[in-house]
Amino acid sequence: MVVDQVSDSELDRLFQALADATRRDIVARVLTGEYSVSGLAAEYAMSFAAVQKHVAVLERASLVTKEKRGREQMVRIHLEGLRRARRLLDDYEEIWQQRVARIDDILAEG
Amino acid sequence: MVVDQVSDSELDRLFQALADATRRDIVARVLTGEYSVSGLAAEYAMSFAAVQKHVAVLERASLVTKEKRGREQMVRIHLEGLRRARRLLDDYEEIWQQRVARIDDILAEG
DNA sequence: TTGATCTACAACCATTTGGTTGTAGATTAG
DNA sequence: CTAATCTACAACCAAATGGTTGTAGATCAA
Repeated sequence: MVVDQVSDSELDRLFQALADATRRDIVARVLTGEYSVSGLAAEYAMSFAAVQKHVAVLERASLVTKEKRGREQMVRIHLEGLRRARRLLDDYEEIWQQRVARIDDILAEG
Repeated sequence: MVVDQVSDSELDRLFQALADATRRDIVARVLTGEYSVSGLAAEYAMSFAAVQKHVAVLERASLVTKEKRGREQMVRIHLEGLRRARRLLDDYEEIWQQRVARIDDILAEG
């Protein structure tokens, strides 16, 4: 079946992390701008602690990293995770294409 | 921020569905072969009902469809969902590339 | 018809998830 | 030094998740 370069639990954490609109929004923000955890927290109608948890989920999924700067914790993108998730979906689509091609071949033969 | 062609809850369900190794395996199987729900259930060390639930999750996420054939329920891939998830990650990477390009420009100017 | 197979779905349970509040430690500003 | 800011983390809670067993309805095979 190949498809899996990466461990199951790693992908679990990755897709799990992306399965929340707030977290996807954090990823989108961090992709373009520079944000501290409290900077992010200011953007959402939830507590600082809640946002802190979301960032922690993204961190465990290797989608972001944190870097201490003074008393702030800057949140930066960690593209690796994004690429891994995308790669799996690419693989899926490739498998699909191959299957379609194979069926075409069979039809051409018959 | 653009990024979202699709509703938040739709993406929630999509990534949520992909955040489980059994369900990813079901997707991979269904991409290449033909499986009924019980055919899938035979592949995993869990109850039929559990697999049934996994298929239901994939169905709600528009990753598979079911088609009744006799007393069996055939599970087929529904590529739409896969493509949607991939598209979002593509958009993310594009945003990242644009940001890198912009920084390069600034450095070139300075 | 009868029995086996496949499915649907409810009820239940333990764990995880996404939120809260509260407390305490660093760091910065005045 | 003192006060404000930013973070970390614990404790708690309701709801969702991933599993189970059990029951019942269709469909097929003999």
